[in-house]
Amino acid sequence: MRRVTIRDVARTAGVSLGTVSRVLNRNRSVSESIRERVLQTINALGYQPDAVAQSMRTQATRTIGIIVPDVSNPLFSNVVSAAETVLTEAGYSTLLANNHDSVDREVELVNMFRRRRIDGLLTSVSHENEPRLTEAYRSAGISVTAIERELAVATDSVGADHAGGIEQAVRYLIMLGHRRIGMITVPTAGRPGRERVRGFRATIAAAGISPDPALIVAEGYSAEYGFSSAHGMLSLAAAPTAILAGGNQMSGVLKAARMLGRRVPDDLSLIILGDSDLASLVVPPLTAVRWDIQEVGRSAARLMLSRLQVGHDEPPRRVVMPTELILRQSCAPLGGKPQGRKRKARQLGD
Amino acid sequence: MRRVTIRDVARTAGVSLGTVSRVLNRNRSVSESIRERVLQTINALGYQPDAVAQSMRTQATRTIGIIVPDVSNPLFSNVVSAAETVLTEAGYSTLLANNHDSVDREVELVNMFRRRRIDGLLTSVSHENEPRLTEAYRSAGISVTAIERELAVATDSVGADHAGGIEQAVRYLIMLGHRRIGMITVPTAGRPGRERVRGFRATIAAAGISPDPALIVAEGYSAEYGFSSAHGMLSLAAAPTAILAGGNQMSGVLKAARMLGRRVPDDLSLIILGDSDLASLVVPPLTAVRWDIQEVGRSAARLMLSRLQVGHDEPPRRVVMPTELILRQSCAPLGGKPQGRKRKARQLGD
DNA sequence: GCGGGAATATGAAACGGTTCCACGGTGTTT
DNA sequence: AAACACCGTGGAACCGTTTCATATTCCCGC
Repeated sequence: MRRVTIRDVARTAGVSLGTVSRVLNRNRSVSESIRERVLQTINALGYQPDAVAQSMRTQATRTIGIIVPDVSNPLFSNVVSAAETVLTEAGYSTLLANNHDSVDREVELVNMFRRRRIDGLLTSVSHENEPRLTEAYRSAGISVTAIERELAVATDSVGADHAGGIEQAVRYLIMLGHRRIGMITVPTAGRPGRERVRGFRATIAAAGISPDPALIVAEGYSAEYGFSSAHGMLSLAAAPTAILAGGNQMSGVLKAARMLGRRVPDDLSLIILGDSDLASLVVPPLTAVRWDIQEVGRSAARLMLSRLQVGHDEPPRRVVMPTELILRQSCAPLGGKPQGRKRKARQLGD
Repeated sequence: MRRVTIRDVARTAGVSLGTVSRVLNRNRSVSESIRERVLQTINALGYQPDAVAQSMRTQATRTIGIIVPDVSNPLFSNVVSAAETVLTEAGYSTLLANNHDSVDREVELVNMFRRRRIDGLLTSVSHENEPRLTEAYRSAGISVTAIERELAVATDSVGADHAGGIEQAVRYLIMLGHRRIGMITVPTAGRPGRERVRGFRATIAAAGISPDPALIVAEGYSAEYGFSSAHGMLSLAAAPTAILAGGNQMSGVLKAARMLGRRVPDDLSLIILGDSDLASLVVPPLTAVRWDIQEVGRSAARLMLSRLQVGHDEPPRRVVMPTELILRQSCAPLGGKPQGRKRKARQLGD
C-alpha cells in the first residue's frame, strides 16, 4: 500500500508530472480539458501532495513554531490557542514547545526548529538577556515575534500595557484614600514585571507619595511567593492597606490575609493583575486589571503572517494590548465604609 | 548567506558526502582520523542537518500531531503540556491543533497532518462516531492514540476512570444520607460523559435508590449549562440534596445555588468532577473527584512512542488513570449538622 | 502552404539528505 | 605468489515535489 505520488497521477492521466503540478498550483497555461482530466484522476486516486517534498523544493514549510515557558499555564494556553487558530486558518501549522524556564532546553528547541526550517517563531523567551539564547535566535535566521518579552533579535512584538494597567489600579486605590499600597508581581527580568514596577513607581510618585521599597516585591511567580510576600508586608509596622498581586500570587495573598485576620475589603483592598474565573468566583470577587489575552495570541500570529509577506527588512512593529480595570468587591475606601453589599459579599460570591 | 549543507562539509573536509552522513549517523566503518576531521569541519562550519531533507529520504518526520478541542481549556492544556514534554525528550516535535468541536475543521486537520507525514497522532476527537472523522483518521494510515475518547481507529487509548470516580463520590454522598443526588456533566456522546452516567446509574442502583431521570443531565459543557440545569433541578418539587457537576459547569451551579438561597453545604452538598485551583479556593472549598491529568498526557505520549517502536500490528493498549475523592467542605450529612468548621467555612475559604 | 508567435506540454534538474553498491587497498590464507 | 575476504570510501540512486528551459501544437495572416 504505497502512497500515491504525483507521478502516479501523471501516468494515470497520461500527462507529464509538470502538468499535474501546474494544475495543482493553479498556474494558468493548462488547457481546460487536461485540467479536468487531471483533477478527476487526483480525486479517483485520492492523491494528496506530500508536504515534506513540497517544503524540500520550495524551501518553505508553512510551519510556525511557538515557544512558551509552559502551556499548562492559562496565561500561555490562551495565547497559544488563539495563535494556533489564526495560523491554521491561514494554512500554517503550529509546532509547540515548552521551555520550562530552562535556557539549555530553549537553545535546543530553537536549534531543532531551525533544523526543521520553520518559517517563523513566536516566543515568550525564558530569559530576555541570556546571550546564549539571543545568539541561538539570531543564528537561526528566522523571523521572531516576541510575546510579552523584549528581545533584541525579535522583529515584532506583542504585549499588554502593564504599566498602564497598574496606573489605573493605583490611581483608583489612591482615589479611595489609600497611601500605603503594596505590589507583588513577577521578576523584573521579564517585561511584565518590569513594566508593572515602572508603572507602579511612576504613579505613586505622581501622587506625591514617597515610595517604600518594602512594598514592591517582584521576585517570584508562585502562590507560595505571594503568600510569603504578603505575610511579610502585612506584618510590617507600616503595613499596606491595599495590595496588587499577580494572578498566581493572589491565592497566596488571600491565604496570608486570612491567616493574619485581615478582612477583604474592610481591612485590606486587593486588586488582581490578570482577570480569571477564579478572580470573579472567589469571595469577595476581586477587582482586576484585565486585558484580552487571546487577542495577544491573535496579534502575534497576525504580525507573523504579515511579516512573512513583507519580508525581514521592514521595520519592526509592536502591538500594545490595552488594559482595563474591572471593578468588583475587593476594594474599599480607606477608613470609610466598605463599598458594595458587605453582607452578601461575605457569602458565596457574586 | 546560503545554508551550509552536507556537501559543503564533505568538500571542506575533503571526503565524500556518504562519509559525512556516516559520521553523523554513528555508522561505524569510518576511520577514527576521518571521523575526527569531519566532526571538526562540522563544528567549524556550524553545519546542522536539514530535517526536511532527512524526512524526505527516511520517510519519517519525528513529529507527532496532537488534536484537542481547545488548548485554552485547562483540561487539555495540561494534557498537551505533559505530552509535549515527554515527546520532546524523546526527540520528537509536536504539531498542535484545535478542532474547536468542528467536524469539518478536524477532517481538514487530519488531512493536513497526513500530508505532513506525521509519525503519530494523539487525538481527543470532537465526535467519536462521526463517519467522516473515523474515515479521515482511518485513511490517513497513521498510528492514533485516543485521549479520553473511544475511537474505532485508535490503536491505543488513555482516559481517567470516570465511572470509578463517580462511584466513590456517589457512595460518599449516600453514606452521608443523601438519596436524591443530581449530576450535571458533559454529553454522553463522549467517553467522559458516558462513563460518568454509567457509573452514576450503576452506583445509584446498587444502593437500591430508584433513579430519577430529571436528576441526570448530560448535554452541555458550559457554565451557563451548569446554571440552567442546576436551577431547573433545584426548582423541582423533589429537588436534589446533593449535586455532582463538571469543572466548567460547577461555577454555574454555584450561581444557581446562591440565587435560590441554598447554602453549601448546609442545604446542598456539592462535588466537582475534576479538581482545580478554583475548587479549593472557592467558598466553601469543594470536595472533588480528582485524577492526574498531566499523567494522562504523559501516558498518551509514552503509548505513542512505544507504538512507534513495536509497529502498528501489536494489540491495542489502554491506560486507565485512577481517580480519587478529595474531601473538602462542600458536603454535609443530610439533615444533620454540616461537617467541618461552619463559621470559618463561610469566610474567605480555606 | 508556410512562417511566426502564443499557448501548452514535456523532461530534466534541483532541493539536501541516506543508503546501497562497487571498487581499491590491506591483510590473511593456501 | 595468487586467491580471497574484508574494510573503508566514493559515487550514484532515490525520496516527491516545483520550476525552468525546451519542445510541440495550434492558430493566424499573408
